Parts: sequence; C-alpha cells; structure tokens
Amino acid sequence: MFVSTLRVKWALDRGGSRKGLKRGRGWVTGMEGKTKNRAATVPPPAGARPTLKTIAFMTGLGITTVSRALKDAPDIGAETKERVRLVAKQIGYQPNRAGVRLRTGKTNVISLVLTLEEEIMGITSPMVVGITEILAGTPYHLVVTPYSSTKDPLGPIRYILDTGAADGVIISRTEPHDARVTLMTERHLPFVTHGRTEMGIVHPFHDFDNERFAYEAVRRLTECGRRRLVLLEPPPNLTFHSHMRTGFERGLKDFGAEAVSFHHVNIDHSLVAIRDAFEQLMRSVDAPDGIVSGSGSGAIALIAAIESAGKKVGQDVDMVTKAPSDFLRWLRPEVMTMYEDIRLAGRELAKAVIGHIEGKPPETLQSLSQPEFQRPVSKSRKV
Amino acid sequence: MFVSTLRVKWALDRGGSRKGLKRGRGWVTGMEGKTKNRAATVPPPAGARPTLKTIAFMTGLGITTVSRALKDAPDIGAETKERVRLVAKQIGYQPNRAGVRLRTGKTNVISLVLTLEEEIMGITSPMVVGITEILAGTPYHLVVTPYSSTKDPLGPIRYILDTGAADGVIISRTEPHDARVTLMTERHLPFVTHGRTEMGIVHPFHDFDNERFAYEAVRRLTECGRRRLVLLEPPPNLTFHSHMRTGFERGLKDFGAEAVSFHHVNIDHSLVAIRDAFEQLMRSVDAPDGIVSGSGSGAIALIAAIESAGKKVGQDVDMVTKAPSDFLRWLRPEVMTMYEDIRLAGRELAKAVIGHIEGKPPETLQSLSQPEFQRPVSKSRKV
DNA sequence: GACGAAATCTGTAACGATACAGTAGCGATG
DNA sequence: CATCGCTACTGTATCGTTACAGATTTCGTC
Repeated sequence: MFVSTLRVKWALDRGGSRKGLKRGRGWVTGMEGKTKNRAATVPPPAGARPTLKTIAFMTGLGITTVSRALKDAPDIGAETKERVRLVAKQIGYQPNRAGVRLRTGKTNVISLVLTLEEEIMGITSPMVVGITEILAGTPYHLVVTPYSSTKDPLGPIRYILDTGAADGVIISRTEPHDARVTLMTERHLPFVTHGRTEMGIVHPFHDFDNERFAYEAVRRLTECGRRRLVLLEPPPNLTFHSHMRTGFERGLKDFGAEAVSFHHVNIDHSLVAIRDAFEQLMRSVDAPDGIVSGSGSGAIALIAAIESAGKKVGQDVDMVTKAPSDFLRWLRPEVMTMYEDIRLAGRELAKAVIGHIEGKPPETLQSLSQPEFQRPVSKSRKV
Repeated sequence: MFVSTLRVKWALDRGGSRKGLKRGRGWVTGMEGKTKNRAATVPPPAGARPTLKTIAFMTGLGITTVSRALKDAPDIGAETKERVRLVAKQIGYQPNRAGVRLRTGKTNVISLVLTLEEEIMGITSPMVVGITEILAGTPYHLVVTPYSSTKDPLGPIRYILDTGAADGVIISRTEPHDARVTLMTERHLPFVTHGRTEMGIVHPFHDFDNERFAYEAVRRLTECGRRRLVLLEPPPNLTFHSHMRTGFERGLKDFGAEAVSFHHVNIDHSLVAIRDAFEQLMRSVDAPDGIVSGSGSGAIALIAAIESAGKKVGQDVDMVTKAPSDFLRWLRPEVMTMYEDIRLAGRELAKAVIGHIEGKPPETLQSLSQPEFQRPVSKSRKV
C-alpha cells in the first residue's frame, strides 16, 4: 500500500502520464513477499547521501531496476529510465565509489607514477594540471604514486597490480627496454608512457619529438655560423637519449658541422656538476661554439659555465635549449628556446590512458608533439 | 576435519607450541554448524589476491577473529594474534580499500585541492613530492582535485563532503575569511591550510613567515644603502598579502626607508603586465632604488622591466625576492633571494592533516617556516 | 484459449571488511 | 554444583553496487 501510494503521488506531482503505472508489479500484490529486502519500502534516513535505495524508494522501483535504468540497459522501459534519471538528477545522486569498486573492481583511478627525484625543475606541476584538465570531465580521480628511483622502479607498478589500485597508469622516464611496460602489458593493466620504448610492444605513448628538436637546433646553430657543436644529453638509459643523439648527428651531417664530445655529464646530474664539467670544456682548446641543451635547467648550468669561462652567449657561442617554462626567454633572451608543452603532454597522456582503458587500439593512442622555436618576449609598447 | 588437519600442520610447520590448539573451538565439533558462512572451510581461489578469508582458511580461524587479530583487539589471544600476523605477512595481505571504505567510510585518501591557475611557476611540483614523502609511510593515497579558480572555490570542498571522497584535505591560496575553512570546520572534515586565516577558528596550517621575509628584505636593502623601496605584493584577497605588507612597513619604519607606491599589479598578474607596469615606474621620477618581490616569477618580470628602462640590478637598484627554486641564484646572482622550501611545506602539510584526522588538537598542528637568505651558488674550484 | 516470446521488472547473492551480539569453555564463588 | 564472569572466539548483518537468474505481464500465434 505504502509503495503504491507513493508511486501515484510521485507520478501526479510531476504531472506525468500514468500509463506506466498500469502494469507495474506490486501495485496490488506488493506487500506479500518478504519485506526484508524490499528496499523501496523503507524510507531512507534524512540527511544521508542518496543511494540507489533512495531512488528506488522515491520511484517505487526495485534497486536493481534503478541501477540498470541509470546504465541505460536495454531491458528497462524508456519512461522508467526517464523517471529514474530525473529523480537521480534532482537529488544529486552520485554512485558510491567504494560500492562500485568492491563489486566490479573498477577503481576509477588513474595513477601517475613519479620518481621523487625527477622534480628538479618542476616538470610535474604543469603535467598534473594537464592530466586533471582531462579527468575533470570523467569519473576518474588522479592519484599520485611516488617512488624513489634509487630503488626498484617496478615497486609502484607491482603495488598497483597487487592491490588493484588503479584502472590505468601513467609513467615517465621511459627506457628502450622498460620492464614496467613489459609487466603492465603482460598483466593487461592499461597504461601510457611519456616517451617511447623499443621492444616491439605497441602501446600508448605521448612523446616530444626530441630527434626533431636536436635536428632543428643544429640547423639553427649552423645558420648562426656555428660549426663546433656540443650536446647536453639525457641520461643514456632513457629512450629519448638516442632520439636526441640521432637528431643531433643527422643535423651535423646535413648542415655540415662537427661534434664536440661531452659525455661526462647529462641532464640528470646536478647543476653544479654540469657547470664544472662544462666550464672545463669551455676553457679547453676544444671549446665548442654552439650548444644544444636537452633540458631547461641544464641550460642554466651551461650558461653559468660559459660565463665563468669568461665567454658570452650570443657572442662567443650560441645556444639552443629545450624549455618547459619561459623564464629563460625572459632572463636570457640571447638563448634560443624550443618550448616543450608539458601541460599538453599531460592532456595527451590522460586521453591516451582513458582510451586504453576503454579498449581503443593502442596504435591509435600514440602522439608526438613537434618542437617549435619560441619568439622572444614581446617588448613593451606602453612606454 | 579438513580445518583441523590444517591447523595442526601449520602449528607443526612453524614449530610453535600447540598449547593454543587445545581449547580451540571446532577442533572436534567444527563441521556441525551451517557451513554456508564458514569461510575458513572453503579454500580460496588460487591466483587471487589474499583477503581475510584466505587468512581465516589458512589459520583455521573465523574471519572476524582474523580481522580483530590484525587490529590488535584486546579480546584476541596473544598467540593467535602472532599466528595471524605471521600468515598475513607471509602471504602479503593488504586490506581491500574498497571493503574498508564501504564498511567504515574511511577512505585513506588525502585530497590536495589546487587551482588550475596557481601553477604558473610550478609551485605544485615540489609540494606534491613533499606530501607524498610523508604519505609513503602511511596507508594514505594522495588525490589531486583541481578547480578553476574563476569558478566557485567551494566546489571541490562540497564534492568531497558530498561524496565522502577523502579523509582529509589540503588547501592553499588561503584567505583571511575563508569560506572553505568555515565549511570544513562546520562539517568536521579534517583539513590543513597552506597559509593562515583570521577568523578566530583554530585550525591546522603551515605557512611561510612572509612578514619576516619582507622585514628582513627591507633590512638588507637598507644595509645596501637603499631608501626608496617598492613591494611587489600578493593579491589583496590572500592572507599573506597583509602579512607581507606589515613586514614591509615595519621594516621601513625600523630601518628608515620610504615606500614607493606600486599597487596596480600583484604577483597573480601576467609577467607581461607586471613588466609593463614596473617599467613605467622605473622610468618615472618616482623610481625606487630597492625592490622586494613576493614571488620568484614576479621577480623575472621586474628584472626585465628594470633592464628595459635601461637600469641595472645591483647598481641602480637592489632587489630581494622570495624564490621557490634556485634558477635566479644561477642566472641573476646579483638578485638576493630568500628560499621558500615548498617541499618542506608539503611535508608539514601532510603531517598536519594526518594529525588532524587522528584527532590531535589543531593548535599543535600549526607551523611557520622561517625565511633565510641564500648564499650565492658556489664557484667552481676545479679549474 | 493455451503457449511461447518479448518486454520489463524483480530479489538474491556476492564483492571484503567490520560492528555487534552472541557462544563455548573454564575457573572462581557461594 | 549451579551460577557468574572472564577469555577467546564466532556468525550474522551491513555498507552500495552489480551479475544473475528468475518473475510477471502482454501480445502474437496456432
């Protein structure tokens, strides 16, 4: 009786047609079954957060029906779906994540796996922003899972696999033969890499075209008349090390310049280490006249080294660097920069993992972002 | 029978005393009850992740007992606890987060609420690192919850309250009268603010001592003989705006200098806007000879302005700036910097929210970090 | 007008954990 | 020796959701 009354009330209140009621079950016989689990017969507590039960009570439907209606299942009537959706929206229903996760295993979590150490120049920040920009329109949350790169990089991956902590993973510092990629592929955990691999596994990635960057950098330097070029490269274990080297060497060949060897340090070393090593080079007879820097922070150390050696950028040497932010453009306009849009990378990575989770083919989830030279900061016109 | 056998086997295997077994229930009568819910009688599936059920099966105990043993409940025997802990550790048991969350409401999540816009100079990055450093030793995960500051800052807070998405919240860009603080306090949601409020509500916070920063900056500038000082301040709605102003003005008074008015722009404005405004000032007859910059990125724009106006830092003007990273020290050693350790802030904030969640009194969860002048980058000694 | 199929709705069990209300055994008490 | 209280353990119900296996009604078919 109670249920039926309520159904009619609702139907009347919203002025809807009563057609749907005619064949409702329980309309007359409703109170006969065990009332134990008849959720819709028990009014929900007042201040509590709405659940399927709440909607079931309000609509007079069963919990299952409500669940299926919200999923747009084919065995639910069109009008019922409409009614359920309306009520759900009205009371601001949001599925309980714990309930869903427990039942289905779906976490609605994307995990961003970071080394605590890769934060030197704050690359993470815009990346997180980019990722969240995309996730904002989805049910996904972003969980940051750090690890100490001095330890096992597989640690966080294993944790996620063992505990089912995420539906998808974003990793960076990708290596040509990356054990994390192998593991996640084997275990069918959707992921995307920032950077590419060379294992013959087709997987989603986003990458900056470092080969092109180095190639264009060399072109530009030779256009400035520079012939003896040096490259501050990424650490050799990362994939983009070879990309950058390849571009650099192809550039040397195509534009007619020669390489000055400089392998003692790479962009992972401390600024002090880079400066000291490079200062030595700049003071030697082998000193280069053109520099390609694989990282913005590395460029800072190089500039310091050049100046310590009593030389000047834009005069004794020219320099092109990759830059994820634009303070160099402001402080050292004589340095030529190619902007690496990390925020964009974040967006692309997020889209790719979600695509992977949704089962899109990996080869459609790969993107490469093209470097472009930045123009100098515009001069003020006011004064 | 099965159960009992297993229990003995276990006890023998690890060479433990059998005392505890003598009075075990179910030792003889075990198979009599309804076996339906006797979890321990059903072997767990092979490859699956271990649950309480798994441990219950292996130890021959009930699920409840295992649960309570792992919680070190007082009504569980010491030897049983030991046994359970051992097995749990052996098989790498980790409680299912969804199960706990659904039953208890505890999410084990800390939410970092960010504006998408506050990322200009990548302050987030080291902060995330600091937070995760602390969370690594706890069951907490870090979820990043962004919002567009152009919209309702209460949005994410309401979301967390409505959906019970987190056990604790970290917010920044704190205002003197901050609606988020009021709301979370009312609703008893543990939180911590990066920055202080002025509402008479005692709550956990971590803050940089911006008053002291500005005061010491003025001291230093006057020591350099500067007398006409300007302050690039935070936006007026944030609490640390007044802190910094107060320190600045107290410094002017104590050290005998005068303020040059400069309120058109603040550190939230674009670099271009700051530069244009400041260039105008530098070209006017009112030009200051000492500058205090409330942000590192702001300082970049100020430097550009100074140079556009044909002047030179360390010569025509001196400058002190707050700096969250050290590229200024490298690129503009003539600028004096006070380091703001954002990573430390992250650590302090994380400790404070957790403390708040654990019920520690808020007044014990407040900290202020003291600014210190940085020494210049050490010169290379190698060459 | 019986029968099957289609359409639409339903209850039950389960995911893993915990709160709660027990129960069995045992020694002490009167 | 009945009873009480204590220790150490237990099963049941529940959190919110969904998979699954029915139910019930309607309608077309023979």
